[in-house]
Amino acid sequence: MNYWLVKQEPSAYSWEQLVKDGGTFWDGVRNYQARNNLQAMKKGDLVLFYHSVVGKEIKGIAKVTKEAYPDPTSDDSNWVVVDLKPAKAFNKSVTLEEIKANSKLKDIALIKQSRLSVMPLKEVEFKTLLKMGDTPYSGR
DNA sequence: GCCAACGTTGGC
DNA sequence: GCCAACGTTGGC
Repeated sequence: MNYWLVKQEPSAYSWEQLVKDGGTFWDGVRNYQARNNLQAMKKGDLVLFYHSVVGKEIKGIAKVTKEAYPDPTSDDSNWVVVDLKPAKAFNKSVTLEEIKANSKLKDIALIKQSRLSVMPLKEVEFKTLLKMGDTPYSGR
């Protein structure tokens, strides 16, 4: 089991939209490092959903339902998408401010590489964020 | 292959 | 809306 965090501006595609849709394919990644992370995702991996720019907070947990396949919105075979579905909304959104204030999260890629849109999380980071979100989740 | 110029992202 | 950080592009 691996843990990930994806960023999206809610004006482009929000957590609420994901819940409403019941799942989506995660397209639009045009950065090689983010692409590599997408390709490393396995079915069943858990993905935290972060709203950038507006809100700047983690909204909930999504689950990978289909591993990387070619991006249907691009002619360039370099790019891939994965399928995600909402798993559980956070009882309490975790803000960027709170993440920055937590010493356990000082090395999180969200802060260190603020422009990366798909990033791996360490297990301890994932668990810390769940706790901050007041959201117990067993992974199923 | 280096690096300057340029475009984009995202926090403030 | 500004601007710092960083990825990409293209000339040499």
